[in-house]
Amino acid sequence: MSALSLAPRALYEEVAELLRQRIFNRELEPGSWIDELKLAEAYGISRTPLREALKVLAAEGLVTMKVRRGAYVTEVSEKDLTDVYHLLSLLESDAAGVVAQKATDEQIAELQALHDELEASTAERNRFFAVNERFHMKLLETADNRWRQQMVADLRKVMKLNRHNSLFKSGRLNDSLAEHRAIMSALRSRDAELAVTRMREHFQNGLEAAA
Amino acid sequence: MSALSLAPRALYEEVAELLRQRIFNRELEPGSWIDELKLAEAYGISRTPLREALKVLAAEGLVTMKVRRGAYVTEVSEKDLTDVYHLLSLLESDAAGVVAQKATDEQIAELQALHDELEASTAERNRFFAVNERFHMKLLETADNRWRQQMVADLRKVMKLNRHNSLFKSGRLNDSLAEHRAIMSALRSRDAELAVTRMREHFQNGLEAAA
DNA sequence: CGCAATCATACATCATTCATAATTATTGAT
DNA sequence: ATCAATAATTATGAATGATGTATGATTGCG
Repeated sequence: MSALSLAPRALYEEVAELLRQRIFNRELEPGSWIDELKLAEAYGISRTPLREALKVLAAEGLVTMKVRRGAYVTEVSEKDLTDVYHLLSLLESDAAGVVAQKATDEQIAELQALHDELEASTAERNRFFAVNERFHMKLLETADNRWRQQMVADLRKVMKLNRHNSLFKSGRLNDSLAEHRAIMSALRSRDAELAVTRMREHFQNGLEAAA
Repeated sequence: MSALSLAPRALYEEVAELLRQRIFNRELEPGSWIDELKLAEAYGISRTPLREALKVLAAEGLVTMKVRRGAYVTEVSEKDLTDVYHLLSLLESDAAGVVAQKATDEQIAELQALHDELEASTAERNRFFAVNERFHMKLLETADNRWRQQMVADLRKVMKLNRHNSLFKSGRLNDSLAEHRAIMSALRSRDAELAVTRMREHFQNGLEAAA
C-alpha cells in the first residue's frame, strides 16, 4: 500500500474513499449492514477511523446511520434518483448561465479545449465519459461557487449508487455531443439564458422517460 | 441534563447540536481553533463522540478540518455568503415552481394558512421571522425532494455563520409580506413559471446591494 | 400458537496509551 | 542582534480494551 500522496490525508478520509469505491462497485450492496469490526479487521485498522469515515459517508448520503444499529448502505429509490437528477440539472444549468455571464475569455477557451477533446473521443466510450465528466467539472469550477461544487459532487456520488441506470438513455453519445456543442456555442456567445436552457435540455434528454 | 428525548439521539449528534448553537451564538468564533481536549472536558465526555461530532459539522461546512491541526470554525467571506444565498434562491425558487405544479389543493391550502398567519404576525418581529421560516420550510417539504431539503438546511446553517448580515436589508417586513402574497397568488393559480420568478425576486430583494 | 423472558450480538462510549506532526521555545552561528 | 537550525512541547490521529446497553433472536411458558 504505497500510495504516498503529496497531500497526506487522514486515515479516516482514505477509508471513506475506499468505502465509496466498494459501495460504487457493489461490493457493499444498498441495504446491507456494515460490520464495523469485520471491516476494520479487513483493512487492518481500528474502529476509530472507520467510524469517523462512516460519519463522513452518512453526511454524503451514501450510508444511513441508525442509532444502536450502525450503518447500512443507503438504498436509493427511483424517486430518489429523479429527485437528485433534477437538482443536478438545476445546479449545473445555473452554473452554465453564470459561466456565460462571468467567465473570462480564457476560461471559455479552456472549456472549448475540453469540448474539442470530447469531440475527438467518440471512438472510445470510456474516454468519452471521462472527458465528459471533466468538462462538467470544469464548468462547475469556472462558475466559481465552492458550495455548489461540493453539492454537485455529493449528488453525483448518490447517482452512482444506482446500478442499472435504467432511468437513463444509453448510446446517445452523438446526441450528447451535439448538445455539448450547442452549450459551448451559447457560452461563447455569452448568452446566459440560452446556456441555461441548453444545459437543462441536455440533462432532460439524458432521461429515458421524460416526465 | 435531563433531556430524555423520545427518539434518543446518539451522543455525538447531541454534541453536534450543542456546538452548532455555540457557533451560531458566536461563543465559538469563525477562525478560532477548537480544542478537542478542552471541549470534551467541558462537556464531560470523551474525545470520541466529540471528534465524530466535528466530522458531522465539517460535512455541513460549519467547521473546517485540517490534517494534524484539528478543526476550526469556518470563516465565511462575503463571497461565500452571496454564493450560498444564490444557491438558496435557486433551490427555493425551483421548489416554488414544483409546488405550483404538483402540490395538492390541500397542500396549497396549508401554505395559505401559514401565509395568513404571517399576515397576522407583522406586529412582532420575532414571530414574523419564525412564521416566515416555517413557511419556507413548509414549501420545501411540499416540493417533496428530501435531497433538496437537506441541502437547503445545510446552506441555511452556513448563512447563520454570518454575524452582521450586512448584506441584507432590514426593516423590509412589509415588502417581504407583499412578496409572499405574490408568491402565494402564483401558487394558487398554479403558475409554476410565475412562482419561480416571484420567489427569485423575493430573494433578490432581500439583498442590500443588488449585484 | 402467541407472547414474554432471556440471551447473544454489535454498537456507543469511555479511558488510556502511543505515535507523529505542528508549534514553540531554545540554542548557536554569523 | 538577527536568523536559521534544533530541541521541547503540545495536540491531534490512531489504536486498544473495557463497559454499558439497545436490538433482534431464541427459548420456553401459558
